[in-house]
Amino acid sequence: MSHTFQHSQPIYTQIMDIFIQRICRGELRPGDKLPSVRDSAVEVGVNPNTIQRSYMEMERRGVVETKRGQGTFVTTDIELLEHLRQELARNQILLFLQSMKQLGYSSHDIMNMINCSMHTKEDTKS
Amino acid sequence: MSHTFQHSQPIYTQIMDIFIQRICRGELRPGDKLPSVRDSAVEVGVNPNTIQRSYMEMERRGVVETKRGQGTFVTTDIELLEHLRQELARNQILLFLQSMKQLGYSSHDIMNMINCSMHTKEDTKS
Amino acid sequence: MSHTFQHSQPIYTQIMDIFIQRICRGELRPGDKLPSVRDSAVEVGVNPNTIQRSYMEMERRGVVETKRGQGTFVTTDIELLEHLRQELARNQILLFLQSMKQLGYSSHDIMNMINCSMHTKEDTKS
Amino acid sequence: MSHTFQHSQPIYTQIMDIFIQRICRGELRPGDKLPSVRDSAVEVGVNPNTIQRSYMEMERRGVVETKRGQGTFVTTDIELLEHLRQELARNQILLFLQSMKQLGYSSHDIMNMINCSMHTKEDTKS
DNA sequence: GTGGTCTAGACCACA
DNA sequence: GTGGTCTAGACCACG
Repeated sequence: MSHTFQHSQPIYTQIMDIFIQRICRGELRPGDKLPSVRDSAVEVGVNPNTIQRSYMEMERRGVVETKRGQGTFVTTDIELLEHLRQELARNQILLFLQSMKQLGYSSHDIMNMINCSMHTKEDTKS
Repeated sequence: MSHTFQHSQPIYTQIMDIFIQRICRGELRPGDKLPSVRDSAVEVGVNPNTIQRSYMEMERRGVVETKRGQGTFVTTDIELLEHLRQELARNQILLFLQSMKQLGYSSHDIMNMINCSMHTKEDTKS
Repeated sequence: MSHTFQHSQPIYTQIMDIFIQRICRGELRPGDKLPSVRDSAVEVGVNPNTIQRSYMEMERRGVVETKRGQGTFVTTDIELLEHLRQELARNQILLFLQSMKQLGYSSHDIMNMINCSMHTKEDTKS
Repeated sequence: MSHTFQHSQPIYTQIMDIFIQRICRGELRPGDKLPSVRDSAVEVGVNPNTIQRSYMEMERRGVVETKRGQGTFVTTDIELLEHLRQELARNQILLFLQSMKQLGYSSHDIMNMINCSMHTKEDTKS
C-alpha cells in the first residue's frame, strides 16, 4: 500500500504526521510497538532512511521511545500525548476556520452551520 | 507547477474539485475564462484529455460554460454558484467534525474549542 | 463536402436516391440542370464513373434527360415526377409505420400520436 | 460486422442511439447484459474507448447500469424505459412529418395516406 | 488559437 | 474476464 506525498514538504515530516495522527486517534496506543523501519519503508514505499528519520524526529519530541534491539514504541507519557492531541485538534480547527473564511463564511455563519450539522445526525449521549 | 494526486480518486475529479474550490473562493469569478485545456494540462502535469474530462464534467454540472473556439468560462448563474458554495461548506464541516471525533472530541468539546479559537484571533468588526 | 454510404447497398443507387429526394422536394425543379458528373464526383467524394452510373439509371427511369454536350436535366414530365413523389411518400410511410410497430405501437396508437404531434405545432391553413 | 457512421455526429452518440433503439424495440430486455466494451468495439469496428463513452453516457442517463467486474446491464427501471420509448417514438414522428412536409404533403394528406397504408395491409385483430 | 472527438495502447480495481 | 482511468498523439470544427 504505497502513498502519495506533497512536494512542498519533506516526506519524513509527512510520514511523522501520519504516525502522530494514528497515535492521537488511538489507532496506536501508549506502549504499542511501531512497525519496524524496514516494514514501514516497504509499506509506504520510501527508503528506510526516510522512515528512520521520521522515527528519530518523533523520539526527539518524546512521542516515541526507541529500545535498542526491541523496536520503537509509543510513549507512555499520557500527559505528553494529551498535549499532542490538543495541538493536533487546535491545528485542525485553525485550518478548518481558515478554509471556511475563504469560502466567505463569517464566524457567526460557521457556528450556526456546525450547530446544524451536529444536530442533524447527532449522538446525544448526555 | 506540477501537482500531486491521490491514487484513491480519479485525477480528473480531483482537478475538478480544485477548480470548484477556486471558483467558490472567488479566485475565479463568474464569467472568468479558465485556462485552455492545453495550458492547464502542462500546468498540472497531466494529459490534455484528463483536463478536458474535468472541464466536461464541470459543464455537465453547469459550473462552467464552453464556447467553441473561445474557451471555457465560469458560469454566471449566481444561484448555482451559491448552491455549490454551500455544498462545499457542508462537506468541509462534515469532514472536520468526523476528524475531530476521531481525535476523541465530543460535539460539546468541539463547539467550545471553536468558540475559543474564534475569540482568540477574532475580527471584532462590530 | 464528402458523404457516408452504407456497405449494404451499391453507392450509385444511394446517390440516385439522394438526387430523387432533392427532385421530389423541389430543390431541383423540372428542367433544372444537374451538376456535371465531374462536379458531383468531387462533391460527394466518389469516382466519376459512379456518378455517371447514377445519372444513367435515372435516365432509364425517365427522371432525368441527358442532352449531349449540354448536361443532364430534370425531366419536365410532371406526371412522372408526381408518380415519383407518391412512390417516395408511400415508401417513407411504410418505413415509418414499420419502425413504430417495432417500438410496440399499434396502428391506433400511431394515429393518435401523429394527430397530437400535428396539432401541437400545426399550421391550420384550411 | 463493422458499421458506417455519419460525420455530422459523434460516433459515440450514434452507438448510444443504436443501443437505445435495440432496448426500446425489446431486442435488449431489462436486465440483459450488453456486450463487453471490448467485444462491442471489435463488432462495430471502433476503439474500445469510444464504446466505453457510449456506455458511460447511457449510464448517466440511467438507461444501463454497470457492475464493476461483471458488465453493463439494461436498467430494470421500467418507467424510465417507457419514457425512453415514448421519447424515441415522438422523435421518429417529428422526423417523419418533417420529411413528408418537404415532399409537399399537408397534414391532411399525410393522415389520409397513413390511414390508407394501415388499412391496406392491416392487422384486423378486432 | 479554442474545445471536441477518436485511436492506440497501457495499467488499475474488482470479482 | 469486467469496466474505469490515463497517456500520447492525431484530426476536426469553430471563430
